[in-house]
Amino acid sequence: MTKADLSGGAPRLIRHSNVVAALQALFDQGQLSRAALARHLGLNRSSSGHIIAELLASDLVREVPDTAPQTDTPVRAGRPGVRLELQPDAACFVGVEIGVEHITTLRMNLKGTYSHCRIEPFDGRSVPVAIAVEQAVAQAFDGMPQDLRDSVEGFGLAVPAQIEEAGLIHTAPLLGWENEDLRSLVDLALRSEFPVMIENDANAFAFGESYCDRANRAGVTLFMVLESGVGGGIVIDGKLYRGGHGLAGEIGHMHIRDGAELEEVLGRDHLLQRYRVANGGVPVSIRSFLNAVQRSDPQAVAIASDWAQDLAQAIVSACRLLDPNRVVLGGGLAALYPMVATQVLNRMGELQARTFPCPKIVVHKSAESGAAFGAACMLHQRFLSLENEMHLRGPK
Amino acid sequence: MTKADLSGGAPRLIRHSNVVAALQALFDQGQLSRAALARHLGLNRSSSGHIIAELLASDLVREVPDTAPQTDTPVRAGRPGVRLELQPDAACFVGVEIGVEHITTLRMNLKGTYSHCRIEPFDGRSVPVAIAVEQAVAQAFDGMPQDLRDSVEGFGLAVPAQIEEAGLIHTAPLLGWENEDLRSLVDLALRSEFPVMIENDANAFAFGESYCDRANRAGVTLFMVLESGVGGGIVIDGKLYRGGHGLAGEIGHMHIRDGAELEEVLGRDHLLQRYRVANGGVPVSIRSFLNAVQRSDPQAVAIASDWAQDLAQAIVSACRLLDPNRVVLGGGLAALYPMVATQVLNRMGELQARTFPCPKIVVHKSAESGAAFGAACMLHQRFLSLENEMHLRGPK
DNA sequence: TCATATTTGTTGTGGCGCACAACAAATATG
DNA sequence: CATATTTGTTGTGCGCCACAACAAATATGA
Repeated sequence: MTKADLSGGAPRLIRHSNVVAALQALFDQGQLSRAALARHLGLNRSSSGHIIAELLASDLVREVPDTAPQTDTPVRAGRPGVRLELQPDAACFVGVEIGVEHITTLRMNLKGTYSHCRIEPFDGRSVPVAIAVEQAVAQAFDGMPQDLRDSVEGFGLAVPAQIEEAGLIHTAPLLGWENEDLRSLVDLALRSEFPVMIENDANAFAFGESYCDRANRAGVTLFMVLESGVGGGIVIDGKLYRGGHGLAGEIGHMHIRDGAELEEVLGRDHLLQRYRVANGGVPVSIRSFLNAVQRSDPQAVAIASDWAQDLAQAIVSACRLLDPNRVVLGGGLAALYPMVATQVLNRMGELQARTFPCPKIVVHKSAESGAAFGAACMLHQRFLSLENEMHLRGPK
Repeated sequence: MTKADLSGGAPRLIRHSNVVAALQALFDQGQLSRAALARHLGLNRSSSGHIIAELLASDLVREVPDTAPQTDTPVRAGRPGVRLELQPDAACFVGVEIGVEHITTLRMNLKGTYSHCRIEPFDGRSVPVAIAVEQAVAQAFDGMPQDLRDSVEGFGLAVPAQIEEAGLIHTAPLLGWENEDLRSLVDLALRSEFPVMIENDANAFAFGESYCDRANRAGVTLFMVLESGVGGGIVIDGKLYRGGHGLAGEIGHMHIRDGAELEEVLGRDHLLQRYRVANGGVPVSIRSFLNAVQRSDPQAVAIASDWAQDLAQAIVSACRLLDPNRVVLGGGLAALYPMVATQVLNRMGELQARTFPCPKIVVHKSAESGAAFGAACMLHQRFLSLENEMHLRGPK
């Protein structure tokens, strides 16, 4: 559609920009003919053909055999085009999450499908940074065949911590880390030249979900990750919004009512604690609490109702400042939302004097691997962006 | 020799992009030689020379006579360069604010300096939209000489309203407007082909202040306009952030404490109301209140202290979600901040369990004409952007 | 079954914009 | 006054894209 920003540069740069745009279009659309690609990029068919020739030569793109099933058949007259798609094995991206209780690792190929998701128990609080990184890297790369290892083009790491621009950790209260140069540790453990990105886990999660949801990539999306605490991330027009210090979206620490932080009120711990007390001190799981709400257990319903009120206020506050198009609820507690959706919406209406436009609120069926997946997505995107200098010179 | 070549192709676009970059550099730096410009844009001197030749021919840029005073003399060896600068009169941008009590109009030239600022009383609540627009346009253009009128390249209008993408007004409670197609009305009143932009007044204000503060354009800035109400705007990396519905930054309607909106607690009306009651019902001005705080009048100090607490909480809330680099306080009440700055900062420290990084908080000496100025800035920026197709074909 | 229309992919040509190199001009330094 | 340094200009070459022309492959209609 639009040829990306081509400032300052030489004719070479415009090619670079178009190559990247072609790759992105192929990722978004799945399969395209040369002619369709040309229309998509606003280029001439001949130019499109040249770009594809270059990408075929460098093995980033392949032609789909005619035997493959048609995605959709518009049945137009004229010579049918050869469908092209990204070569899945042309690159591999590794996504890792170091959590408080688990280390999650997975691999993603160039088409964006992931595999080899491994979740291993891990005691984040008692392990120093260097060991944690070593363990994570081992978990990600152990048993990976050499040819796949050679095709790795990015390593993404998600951590429950505030991450400075350059990959320095300012503070990670849940892990007990402080002022650690995580970036250097990772570089040391990897000793490779592919790009590395380190990001806050909620931010990575937010980016990952938004990256896959192609339809909703435009606009502003606020993600709330409802687990034992409440994390959050913001994605604006497909780009992760980090704020000035990488803390944007950390809605859990916002103050709701006097003195209370959102996290304390909306998090799993608070909910189960209340339900346990109401139930005479019997420990309960989140699953059983949800079931209780489902079957209209009065005590559970009352707790859920309070939760709905607070959630509404949190979302309304966020709307005033951020004005998102969408709010996506993730994490284990998100399943509670559908049971109290109308309450939340009603309360939101009450809280707004004027009739402000409301964002769509949706629940995402969060995979356990959300943050690791998102970290991999970040490097997938980087690979298909102007930052990747691989596409700068032709394949030779 | 007719050159009907309409779409000269991609090479043409790269030139366009470089022309725009050159204009922006000249605006930012004030004066540059051809060689310095080339370094700035990462271009070869010869290319820079060609671009400048084009801009000289179209009279957007002029050479500075040697007689002019040197800005700074680095005193290097070698042939001195001819300094170039934007031709101030090459374009004129009109900025207008339709407020509740005033209409403000001003003109801005290509170098970004403004003049002819007129503030006329106006009763927004009793005047229908069409009349208001007519009056604003008249105030802006009456007495403008024809040649200047011909050089107008943009018209910016700021209104205390929620503005949809296309210039539709959703609702303007202060003016009593609702669902008005302001864009069409303006087009009708102007009957001209220069670009028109319509924006919320706080947003325009925020953009304007950020546009001039070249040093602080990078990063995230949250503006709070403290007047009778509390408005706000957000600028990210020099771009106005509007959110999904143009409501971003409307921090005044955020809920602080139970039920109370920020606007009701931080606004001028609330402050003066409290001070008046404490003073036995004598009406007071904001000026006298500030003086009372200055001379440590206990009642005024107590009120100011409460104000500081609430401001601190508002800023902390904003930080959790938005994480700005800077908070800029504008409007008539901003003058109160320096008197209670330490209280605000202390309270912010208390409210943050962890040691979060704090944004810089600064007071802007808001010109009365802030929103109109910002509206003009928006069109100034548009003129120097890729959106301006004027620079697409050479001057002929 | 065959002619026509339509779409695709490829090849050759031309134009545009940038980098590079070479040169003249203008200034500081010793 | 000679040398070094920087500036601005001119000519050459290259890369990239648009355009036109063409062959190939398919649907449609008679």
